[in-house]
Amino acid sequence: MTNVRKLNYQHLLYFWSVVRNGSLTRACEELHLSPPAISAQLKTLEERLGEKLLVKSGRTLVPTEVGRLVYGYADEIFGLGRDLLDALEQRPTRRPLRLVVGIDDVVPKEIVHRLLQPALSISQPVRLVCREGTLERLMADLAIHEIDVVLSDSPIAPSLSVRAYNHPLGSSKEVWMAVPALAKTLRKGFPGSLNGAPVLLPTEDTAIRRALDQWLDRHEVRPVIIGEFEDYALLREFARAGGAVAPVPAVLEEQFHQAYGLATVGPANGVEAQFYAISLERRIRHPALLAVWENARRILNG
DNA sequence: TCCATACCTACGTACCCTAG
DNA sequence: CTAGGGTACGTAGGTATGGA
Repeated sequence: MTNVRKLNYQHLLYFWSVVRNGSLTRACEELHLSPPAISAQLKTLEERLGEKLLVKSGRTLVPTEVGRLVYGYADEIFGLGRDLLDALEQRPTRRPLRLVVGIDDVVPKEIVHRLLQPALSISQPVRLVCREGTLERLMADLAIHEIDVVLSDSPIAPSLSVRAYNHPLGSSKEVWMAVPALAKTLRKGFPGSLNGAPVLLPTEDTAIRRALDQWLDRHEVRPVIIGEFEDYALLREFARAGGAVAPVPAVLEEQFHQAYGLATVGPANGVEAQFYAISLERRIRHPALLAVWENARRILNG
């Protein structure tokens, strides 16, 4: 067996401590060792793995991309170690179950909140970590195990190099909403009334935008697009400010009326927003994610 | 102030030699 | 053959020092 295959867990512990503490000096305090002792061990670990794990950023050390991957594993390994000690002392484990969720910007945060809430209500403690971004960025993080699952409005394309699985959570029909005064003027003659009306839409690279465009074409409606948004939260804020109509998943219709004072113009018949959980696992096994999955079937049109 | 490098010591292990 | 001692080597830790 070569040196590369022999993992020195002491080296890994030092590396883990440096990343967790954010500096070599603080890791020294925690481990009661001198800086060169740790520095040398880190160098040995990098040589053994054949990868650069830390780089200097200003005065401190920060993990490289590979370093973040290694840190993720180390965190699991030493987290389990803590659990082992807790188990020996017959205490409940202190470490909560960790669920890292990547959230596609285009998915309304209100839906994300409703979908994820049950994850925090399962029998064991859960620490939910949410990261937002574009689907491409989130898939890259998923590929290196930085996140457990991605919530998106579109399934992962088969052409993508990441081998991941789409788990359909369900769908919601779309409605058009606006501030009450604008909604009232557009209700008559809908959907033809949207001709020339100001609308806010998700950007063209999203599945829901493509479905809405097709719906507008089908009804031969030509609204004036005054804003396109990658982030649905921003789209919603512009809708609240008045002056334009916005597509809203019907599952949020009542909430948008109560919380944001928006009124319904009419339904975008046939347009359904799809929601997917994308993970590297063929079958969902994470207990918190299973709770999310079951909840999604209740609140969405599974 | 933080980290890397050079050079040192301490310790454990593997291996060899030798006496009983 | 076995037990005990010597030697070589690798690993892990230290101090001193210098660069960024």
